[in-house]
Amino acid sequence: MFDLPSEVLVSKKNILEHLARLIIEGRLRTDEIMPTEMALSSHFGVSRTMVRDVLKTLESKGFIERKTNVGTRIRSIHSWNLLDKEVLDWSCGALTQSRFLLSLLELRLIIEPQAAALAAVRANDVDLQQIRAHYQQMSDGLKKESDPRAILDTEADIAFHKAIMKASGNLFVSQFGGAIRAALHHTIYLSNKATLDVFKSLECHNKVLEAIENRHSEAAYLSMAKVLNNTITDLGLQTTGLIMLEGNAVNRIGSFPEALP
Amino acid sequence: MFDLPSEVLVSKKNILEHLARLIIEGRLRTDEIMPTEMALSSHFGVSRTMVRDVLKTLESKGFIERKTNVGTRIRSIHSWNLLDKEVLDWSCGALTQSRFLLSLLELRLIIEPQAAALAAVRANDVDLQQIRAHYQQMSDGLKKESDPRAILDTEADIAFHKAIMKASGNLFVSQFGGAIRAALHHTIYLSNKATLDVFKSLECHNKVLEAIENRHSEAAYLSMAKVLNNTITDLGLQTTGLIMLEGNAVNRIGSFPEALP
DNA sequence: AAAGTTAATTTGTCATACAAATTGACCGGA
DNA sequence: TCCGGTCAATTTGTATGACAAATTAACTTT
Repeated sequence: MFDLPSEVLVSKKNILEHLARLIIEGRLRTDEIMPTEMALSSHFGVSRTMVRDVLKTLESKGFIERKTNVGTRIRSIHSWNLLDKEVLDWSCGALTQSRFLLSLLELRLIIEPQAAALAAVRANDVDLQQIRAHYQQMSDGLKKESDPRAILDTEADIAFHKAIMKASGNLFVSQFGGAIRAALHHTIYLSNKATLDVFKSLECHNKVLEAIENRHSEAAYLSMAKVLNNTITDLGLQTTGLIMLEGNAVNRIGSFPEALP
Repeated sequence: MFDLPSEVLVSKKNILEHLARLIIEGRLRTDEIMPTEMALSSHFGVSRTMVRDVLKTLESKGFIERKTNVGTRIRSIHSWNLLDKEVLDWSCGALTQSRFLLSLLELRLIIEPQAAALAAVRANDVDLQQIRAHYQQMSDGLKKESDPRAILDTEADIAFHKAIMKASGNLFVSQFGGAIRAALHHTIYLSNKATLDVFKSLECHNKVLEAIENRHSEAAYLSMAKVLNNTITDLGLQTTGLIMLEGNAVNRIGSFPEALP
């Protein structure tokens, strides 16, 4: 069970990733006790120092808890640092399960429209310049391709959203860059099947940009919400329960699968 | 500069906290290079192993970056894991600076009303039971004290808010428990000067509870926003730029100090 | 049966040595 | 003068072996 796939070489990064996946995929279950450091050391053929280093990283991600003479115990998902960039990367398998991805998109729907609204009020000239530059990059990448099945420049897209969060002037809001990156990458990954209308998407991004430049925070809020809702519907998903400003309408109550364990 | 205060004993925890504070308080500035592991080791009189352990923790918090033959470089505040529980604890000094606290309260204002709205839709019986239990604990603690200057049971308050976030059924929303704890503790800390009306606060909490129990998500959203706005105004602060549902009104644009560096 | 004692196990810390990577100085030549 | 490469020094990264500290579990004594 702890064996590394034979094709990967034994290195710190690989061991870390391997153990992380075992936990994320549930092959190591909550409250289970992992082998001792010595056992892992000899199993992987590396020093105990390195094993401890890996375990310390897993600990910092909230995956495990260590106690003298007890061992390293797997912690429940509620303790995991889900917003950590690496954790999200390792969770890509789980992200294909729509409930996980939906939770992530829901978080974006909570944060980003507000971030856009704040940016409309607080962005300084440099912020505006950067947001526009990233939009331009998205737009340019799309014009070159005459292919109707063209796709948006993911990195530019991510940078656009991150720049807005930065322009919100709220230090804590900026912490979600990693979440956005993961969500977008897996949206792209899944959008092979989905029929993403990239030109509509680009137009929505443009509206966000203009709203922020015009210091119109409500419009910024609304258009950002539209951008995200487009993504959600394009993936065939549906969010319910959030209170969103839509004109004066409200996104109402609906059914939802019950919470994860 | 790296000297520990003479009264504290040399231990891993103390060294970690000491270095963290040096960074947070800006005594170690961005891009500055810290002493080598060897130097720190001999300075504190501990082994290099322990120093490396501490540095690894600081690295996981986003405080530093390590490179071979370059040393450990201090990273900018934008890389810090501000939502980490310990990071927030260490930042208590900075929290008294109102801009930092305001950012934190602003984040709560973004997340928690939506969490309450979601909880109204998705909470199961166990969730409801726990939320009510924590409210009860807050209420009981207040009844015993006939002192008009009574204060709310902080732990119960925190537990109440965390329970709601858990009931939101969104894994990512639950990640903000640490943020709430820090914000509340420092609100309490500052509220010696502020004139907190605890009975009004309790009543607002009650409205949140009832709204969730009655599955009324808009009411849950609005009353949670009220709870937080009370705190903000009690502290003599003011938020601007967020788009909040207030009946049908909107919290409009206003001035705000420009973003942190 | 209960309380205290001892032994075993596991993580935590220490000391030392060497490996790997990066920098910067030095040197040679066009 | 500038460019390129080589080499040495520095700093973090990994390995090894030993012991400390803490906690559990078994055992002994009352």
